[in-house]
Amino acid sequence: MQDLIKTMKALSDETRLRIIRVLLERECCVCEIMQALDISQSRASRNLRILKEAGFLHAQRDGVWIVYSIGQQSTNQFASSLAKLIKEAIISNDLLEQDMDRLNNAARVGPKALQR
Amino acid sequence: MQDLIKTMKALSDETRLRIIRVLLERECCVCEIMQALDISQSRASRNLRILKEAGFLHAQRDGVWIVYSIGQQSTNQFASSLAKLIKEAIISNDLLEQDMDRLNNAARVGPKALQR
DNA sequence: ATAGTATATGTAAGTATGTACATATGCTGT
DNA sequence: ACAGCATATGTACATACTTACATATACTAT
Repeated sequence: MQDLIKTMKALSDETRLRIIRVLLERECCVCEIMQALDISQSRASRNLRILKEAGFLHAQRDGVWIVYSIGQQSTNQFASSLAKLIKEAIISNDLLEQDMDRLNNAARVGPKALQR
Repeated sequence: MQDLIKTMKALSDETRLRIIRVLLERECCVCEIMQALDISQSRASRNLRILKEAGFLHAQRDGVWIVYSIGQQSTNQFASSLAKLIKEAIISNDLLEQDMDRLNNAARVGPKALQR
């Protein structure tokens, strides 16, 4: 019961739905999520954690970066069915379009380099 | 986007998941929900409202009572797909078993009569 | 080993959410 | 029309969420 609630809560937030939309496009490291959504590093990190603990995301280190992806192995059954539903239910809007634009210009450049 | 968030939030609460579980068993008026979950009248009413506004429930007057039901007409497409997923994802536990027991003993008796 | 960087997290503040109590609303049935 | 009851809602309060800022952690690459 509590697991189910945790799963639904994970999808009850705009920031996290935006992250899911972006990750449906392609896998990203934390700094790419920061750039795509134009949000702070701690905000990106915390929300990725929540989605991961709910079983939606998979995290894998690649050199200096930790790459998050969706819908691969390691996601639980319910979460993956839910992810499919969400994919169809998310209607594109201005905010999501902007996220996609910024995602296209995003690169694996960390917060340190970005602040210059 | 906001509609989607509202829908997910509606399912992010234990009381409301219990209500859904009960209504999957049979339709109920507010006072029967009160009895099944052993909760206050205002709590039952408010949570039913949230589920209804999210598109999960249908309300219909029957004499003095307002009967809530799930999965009939008037629920939106996404909500009904989601309701099916939830039905499979809800694992029975002590709390839900108690709800079912109380539901079996519940009758269409309003708060006024119950408090005696 | 160490310096440097990406990512995670402690803390505090603002905001939203859930509930109880009391009261209002609206329908029914006479 | 009115009395009575089921249901809805205003208000206040306690709890939980989300975020920014600052700092800690952990891994890499030399």
